Amino acid sequence: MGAPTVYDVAKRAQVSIATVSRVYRNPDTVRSQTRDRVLAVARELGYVPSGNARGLASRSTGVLGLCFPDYADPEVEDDGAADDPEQMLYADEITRGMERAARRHGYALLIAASLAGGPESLVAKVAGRVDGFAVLARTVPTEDLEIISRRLPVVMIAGPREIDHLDHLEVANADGEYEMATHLIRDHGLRRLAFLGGTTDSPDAEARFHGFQRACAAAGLAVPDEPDTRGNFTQADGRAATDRLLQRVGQPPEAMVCANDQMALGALQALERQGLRVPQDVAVVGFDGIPLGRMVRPSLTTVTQPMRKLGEAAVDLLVERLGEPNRSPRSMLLPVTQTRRESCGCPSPAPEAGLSRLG
Amino acid sequence: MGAPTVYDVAKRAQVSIATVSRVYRNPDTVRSQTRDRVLAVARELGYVPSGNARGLASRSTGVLGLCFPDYADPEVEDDGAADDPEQMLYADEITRGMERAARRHGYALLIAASLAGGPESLVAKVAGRVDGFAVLARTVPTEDLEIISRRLPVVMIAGPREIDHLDHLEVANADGEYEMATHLIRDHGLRRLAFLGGTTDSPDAEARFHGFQRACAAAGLAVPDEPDTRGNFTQADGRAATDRLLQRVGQPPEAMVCANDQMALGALQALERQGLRVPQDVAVVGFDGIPLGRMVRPSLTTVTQPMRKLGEAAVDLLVERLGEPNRSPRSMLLPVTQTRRESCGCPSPAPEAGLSRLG
DNA sequence: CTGAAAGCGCTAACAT
DNA sequence: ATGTTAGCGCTTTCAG
Repeated sequence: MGAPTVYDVAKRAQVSIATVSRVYRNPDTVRSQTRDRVLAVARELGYVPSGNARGLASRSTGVLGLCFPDYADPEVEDDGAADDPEQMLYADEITRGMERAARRHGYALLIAASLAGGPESLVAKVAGRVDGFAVLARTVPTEDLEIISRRLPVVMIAGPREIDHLDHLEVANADGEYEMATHLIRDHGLRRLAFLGGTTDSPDAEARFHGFQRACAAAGLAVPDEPDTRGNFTQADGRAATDRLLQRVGQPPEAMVCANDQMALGALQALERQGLRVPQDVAVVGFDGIPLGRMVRPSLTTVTQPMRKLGEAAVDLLVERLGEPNRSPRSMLLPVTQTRRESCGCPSPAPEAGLSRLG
Repeated sequence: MGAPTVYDVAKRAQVSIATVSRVYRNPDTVRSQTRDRVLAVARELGYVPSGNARGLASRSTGVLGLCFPDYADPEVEDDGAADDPEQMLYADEITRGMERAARRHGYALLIAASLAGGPESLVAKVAGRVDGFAVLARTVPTEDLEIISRRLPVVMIAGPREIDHLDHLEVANADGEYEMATHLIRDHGLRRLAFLGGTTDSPDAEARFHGFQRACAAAGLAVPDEPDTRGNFTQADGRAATDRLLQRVGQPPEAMVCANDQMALGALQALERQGLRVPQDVAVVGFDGIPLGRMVRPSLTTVTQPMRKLGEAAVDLLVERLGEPNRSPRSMLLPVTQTRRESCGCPSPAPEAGLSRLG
C-alpha cells in the first residue's frame, strides 16, 4: 500500500511518467485534454508528488532554513506562563521575520533549534534539505559552517565574521551600548557602573562590553578590563550574577548594564530581593528589546534590536545569493534604537500603544 | 563542481558507499579506525549528506509541517509598526508552540503560509517533505486534505471535523462566547448586544455566534438568526463592519461582541471616530487573546485561546499517530479563558506582569 | 506534444 | 565489519 507515484498515475492515465511530471511542473506544455486526464487520475489515486524525489532530481527545494540555539529559559518553559506571548524571545522574532520574508519570495521555512545531542546532526539535517540557510551565532561549530558554506548559501546572523566568505548580518552592538552607557552617565549623573557580561564566546556580548568601555573612557571614568560579573544569558544567570556582585565587599553600583534583557530581568529580581529599589538605588538596563521588558515593573530600559528586520534581511541576502552565487560576500550592519523606560530612571513613558497607532 | 557525494567520499577513503552511509546512520557498526578515516575525508571534501536523497531512500524526513493561511493584516505590515512584537497574531503563536514541541520530539518544523497563487502548491510543497503536518482551518481545500490525509498523518487545528478520520483540535468557541456574552448581560446589565461575525465559512466564527445566541436565549433576550454584521477578520473589516452597523437607523448597540480580536480592534477605532466612548457608550469584546489587545486603550476584553498549547497538542497528536498509524482518530477540545479588561466596562486590571511572576 | 532513458544521492537488505 | 545491489520517485535531456 505504498503511496501512489508518477508511475501509477501514468499507467492509469495512459501516458508516460514524463507527462505526469510535466503536468505539475509546466502545465502549459501539455495538451489540456491530456492534462485534465492526468489530474483526474491523480486525485482519484490520492497522488501527492514527493518533495524529496523532486528535490533530489532537480537539486533545489524551495525551502530556506534557520538554525538557532536552544535559548529558552528553562524556568520560563516550566511555569504557568508558558502560554504568555510576552515571553517571546530573540530567536522567535527572527523566525517571524524570516517566515514573512520567505513567504514573499515563495519559499517555505525550515526551522531547527539545536538540542542536547550532536549539533552536527542539526546542521546536517537542515543543510541537506534547503536551498540556503541562516544561522544564529554560536549555534553551529565554525568548522562545520566552513564546510557547509562551500556548498550552500549561508548567512550568519549576529555573530562575528567568523568565516570571511559568508554573507553576514549584525547589529550595532558596541555603538548601541556606548550610547546607553553614556545616557546613564551624562543624563542620570551615574558614575559607578557595573557591567553584567555574557559568556566570552559571544561576540555580541563582548562587543557590547567594548561599547561600555568606550563610554567609560569618554566620560573620564575608570575603564574596566573585564565585565564585573558574567552569566549565560538567562534570567537565572542574571539573578545569580547579580547576587554574586552584591555579595562582594563595597557598596553596590549605581547602575547595572546587562549584556541582554533576560539577564537584566534577573538582575531586577535579585535587586528586589535584596531590598534595593530600581532605579532609585540602582539603575538597570538591558539589551535586545524583548517584549517582556515593557511589561515588568519597573519597565526595562534597553537597547532595542531590529529583530524582525534581521530575519527579513537574512532571507533577502539568501535569495540574492541564490540568484547570483558568485557575488562577493556581503555584510550588513543594522542599527539599534534606545528604548528608555523606567529602570534607568527616566520617567514612565506615555502608553506605548493606543488606537492612534492602529490605523 | 557538483557537491561531493557518498561516492566521492567512499573512493577517497577506500571504502564502499555503504560504509560511508553507515558512518552517518549507525556509527557503531563501523570500526572506529574506518570511521575516522571516512569522517576525515568527508570534512576534507566538504561532504554534506543530502536530506532529499535520504528521505527518498528511507521514506522519512524527521520534519513536521504546518500550513496556515495568510492572516496578516495588510495595514499592519505596511506601517512603521512592522517591527513591533505586539503585532503577533494567532498563527505565530501556534507556530511557536509547534516549534517548541517539535524540538522536544527531535523534529524540525517546516512552515508554509499560503499566498496568492494555487493553494494546491502549498500543500503539495509541504506534504511531500514532511512526515506529517498540521493545518489551520480554511487553509487547504477539504478535497485536497482528504486526499493527502490518506497518505500522511494530518491534524486539523481549529476547524470543524471536516474529515472524520483526521485527528482534530479545537477550542471551546461556543462555550467561551456564551460565557462572555453572559458576563456582558448579567454583570454589566447590557441588553442590546450586536454581534460582529466572521465569514460564513469559518466554523470557529460560527461556533462563537452560536454561543452568543445561547447566551441571549438564556437571558431571555431576542435571539438573532444572523450576526448583525460580518467581516473577514481583519482590523479594516472590523472598522468597515462597525461603520455599516452604526449607519443603520436606530440607536447604537450597548455592546459589540466581535468574532475575533482584530475585528474588535477595528470596531474600537470606528467607534472612536464616531465619537462614541468605549465602554461607557458601547462595550466591545473580542475573541483570541492577541497580545495587542492588552496594549490598546481601552484594553480589550476578550476570550483567550490557548494558542501555544494548540501548537503543542498538534505536534503531540502527530507524533503519537506516527508511532501508531492505525490508532483511531482523536479529537481534543482545549479550554479558553475569559480575559476581562477595560473595553467591557470592567475596572482596569492590575498590572498584568510584574517581577513577582518572573521567578 | 509526448515518450524513453539516464540519473539525482542515499538507504537497506543481502552477501561476504 | 564491509561490500553489492537494488531501488526510492522525480526531473530532464534527447528523440520522435
